[in-house]
Amino acid sequence: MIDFPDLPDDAARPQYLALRDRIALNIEMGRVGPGTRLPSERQLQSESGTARGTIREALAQLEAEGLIYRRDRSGWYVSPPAVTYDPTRWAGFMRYVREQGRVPGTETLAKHTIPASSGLADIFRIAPGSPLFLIERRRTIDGRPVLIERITVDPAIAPDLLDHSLDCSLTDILRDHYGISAFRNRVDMRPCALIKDAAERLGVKSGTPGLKVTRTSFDEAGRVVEYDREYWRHDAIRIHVDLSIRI
Amino acid sequence: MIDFPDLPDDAARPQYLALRDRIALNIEMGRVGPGTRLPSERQLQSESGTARGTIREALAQLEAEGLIYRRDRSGWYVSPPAVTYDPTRWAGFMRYVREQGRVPGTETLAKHTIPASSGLADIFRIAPGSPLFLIERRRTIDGRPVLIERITVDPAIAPDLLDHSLDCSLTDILRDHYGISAFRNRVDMRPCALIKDAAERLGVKSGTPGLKVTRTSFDEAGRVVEYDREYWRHDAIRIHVDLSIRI
DNA sequence: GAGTGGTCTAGACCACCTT
DNA sequence: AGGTGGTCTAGACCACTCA
Repeated sequence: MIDFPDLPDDAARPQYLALRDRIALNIEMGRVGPGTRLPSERQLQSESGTARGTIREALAQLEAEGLIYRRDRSGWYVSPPAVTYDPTRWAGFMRYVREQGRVPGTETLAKHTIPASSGLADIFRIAPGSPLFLIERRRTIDGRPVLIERITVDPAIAPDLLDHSLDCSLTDILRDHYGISAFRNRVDMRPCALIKDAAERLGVKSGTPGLKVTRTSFDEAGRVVEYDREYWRHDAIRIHVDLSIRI
Repeated sequence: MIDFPDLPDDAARPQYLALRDRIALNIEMGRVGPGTRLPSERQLQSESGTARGTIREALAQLEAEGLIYRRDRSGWYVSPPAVTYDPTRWAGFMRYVREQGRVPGTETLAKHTIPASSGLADIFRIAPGSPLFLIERRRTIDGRPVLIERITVDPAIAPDLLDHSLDCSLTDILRDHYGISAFRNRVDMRPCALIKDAAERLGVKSGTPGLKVTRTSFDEAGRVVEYDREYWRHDAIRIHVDLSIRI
């Protein structure tokens, strides 16, 4: 399994970083592939002779780097590669994940009709308290949950939307059943921590670093078609944008 | 003595998350502003009666969320707001930070001429071993270091570049002295951990979450003008992109 | 039921920042 | 010089997963 080569160790270097390096090396050299389980913390403890807290510090480090991830009370695993998301392309999740040779999945966790909060009312330019559809979904890549999203749609634009099966591309449903497609997209991304609901539903420990992506889609008339807040595992996504000066 | 039975929810909630909530509340309610120092760990320890490890777990959580940050062996501080970076706009760091009412700063840490590695040679489409300029800079907002960058430039395009003072906008130098400006930009972003050099130079603990931004600028002829790797503090940046269908 | 990670305690010593 | 966070130890019990 994991091999512990002797590295030129600086006496000044904390033990947990030395351990990190040893494990990282095993992963980077391809000795252990994505999905492989690491030895248990107590096993590493007895192999390396350090306290469990120190082991956990090293593992947390590798997790922050995206090299490994944990499955609650199951173990630590080598991370699969991230998918690339390009906000300038208009492909939905299902499509761009598939294009990258991975298997996308979608689960609808909940769908409600809610009264618009003042914030949402502002975004949709409707009166506060007006009804809005709220859809919560979990999306997976190769079976591993990678993001939780909360989509808000104005019922005035897509009546009876909640009657459709939402376990597939919402973009497709809006286009095929309602003739709606996005003309303008506003995307906001920022590093965050996954906490509370999002952490629980992704099966990660609260406080795991993540990426919050907020998308607002407008149609040609400037109406908000879809307002989407996505909470990504930080190790599952990378963003790529290619831009030329507009002629 | 009145005993309050633990509600199921409270019982399930770890102490460190409860402490997190108390501190977070103070920050969100604006009782403590950006830059304020929190009480020391040992002070929090005696106030709350929990072990120091538990206190540190709560603080690490808040750090991951970007609400607080640490200054090595000095203390924990409330984070200032993040700046917004828009890759579709062509403004340099100095400009967009200033536009957001903050004070940008740049320090040149090192400048070298290096032989192109095979990776860099590929990017610049030059022979491996050809000379390249490598510039390392640290950039600050309101005096706080927020990113480290490693810029690579082909000397063939900008001879004697290293003789200029690089403590300002490189974009400006390239335009004003060499008549070079970017025509196409390729931007890649992904969550990462700040380790080794980058962590040290930003003064953060190794393993702090960060954002790696890679920018490749091309001129009209398709030549690579600038290849830039930026390592950001995760709590200092957010990305905003606004896109319309190209007509 | 055995093993896993999750949480927590109560210490200790160190390097470094601050004054 | 005193206080701070950084690192580390050696335990403990729990909730949960997995076979």
